[in-house]
Amino acid sequence: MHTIGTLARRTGTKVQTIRYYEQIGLMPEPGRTEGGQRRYGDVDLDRLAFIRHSRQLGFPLEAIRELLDLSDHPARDCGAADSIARRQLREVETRIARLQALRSELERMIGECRGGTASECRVLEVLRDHSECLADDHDAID
Amino acid sequence: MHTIGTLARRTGTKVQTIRYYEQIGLMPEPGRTEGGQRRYGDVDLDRLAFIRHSRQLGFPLEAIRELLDLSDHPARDCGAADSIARRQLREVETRIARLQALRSELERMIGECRGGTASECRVLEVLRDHSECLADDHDAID
DNA sequence: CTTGAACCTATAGTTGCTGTAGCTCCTATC
DNA sequence: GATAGGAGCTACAGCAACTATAGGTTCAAG
Ligand SMILES: [Zn+2]
Ligand SMILES: [Zn+2]
Ligand SMILES: [Zn+2]
Ligand SMILES: [Zn+2]
Repeated sequence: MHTIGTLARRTGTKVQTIRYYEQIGLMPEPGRTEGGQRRYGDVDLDRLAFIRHSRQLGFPLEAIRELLDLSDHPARDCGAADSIARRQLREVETRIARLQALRSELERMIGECRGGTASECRVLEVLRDHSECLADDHDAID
Repeated sequence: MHTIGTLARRTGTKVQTIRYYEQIGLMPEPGRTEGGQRRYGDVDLDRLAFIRHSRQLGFPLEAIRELLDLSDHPARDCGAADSIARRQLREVETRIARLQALRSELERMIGECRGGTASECRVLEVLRDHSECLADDHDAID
């Protein structure tokens, strides 16, 4: 039996985060001591580790919910798991592409600035006027 | 004189977002009609465009606040603007590196799965056990 | 003068936590 | 058995940067 603090330490999670996962139904309601403190089993530890590892790979909680559900039903087809992972990969790829575009714009505007006053600053000029950019769009924010 | 809707349309911003910027002091309180509706001038349009463009380049609102302040004081030294931009560039580079690491892990786990049941799924196995990963850490989440 | 699109305020919800206040409990030491 | 203090408890506020909704008012065209 583990306390919530032990689970936290063993998985690198904050205690409040574990309670939050319980609140949103990602972690089960564990047993309690007479005094009302949570006590977890090894199954819970594994589940939390699964959640945390999935988060580290960038999966949103809703995706993790589905992945846990599949993991809880070993006889089901894994197609759903794979498609969630592929969706996540596409998401990551999109974000990389967008960030790479931002990186070049930032590099360029920083590289062009020769210092001096704010009125001469290329950084500020570019921010004022998107037509100074090479990209014709930097669509989605974040 | 422009309505809030015109500003929104011309800068690709939601009306509520403009009011939000006013609330947090990024946009000034504009004049109002007799009936209480906001009316903006061209200066306001430029300012909003500056904010939006900066957001598209990923600058957080607090950084934009400083950039606007510099832009409002043309005689100041532009060093601060440049260092904000360099900080943003470093941030973007960090995120790219992290996402590239995630991309390889995702590609690998997807590539290894041969289908079948959830119990045989490599995707789920990797999520259950980080030692299946090549990276020994995927530290920061998001 | 009427209609309806656009405006107004205020508040709650989003995602995934994190921090705080003000308690109570558990356990080690004496 | 008493006590101290680390760990646990609930409940709620806050973060970033919006977005959405409800329920009302104003503006401008016809
Ligand atoms: Zn400069
Ligand atoms: Zn641009
Ligand atoms: Zn699979
Ligand atoms: Zn891993």
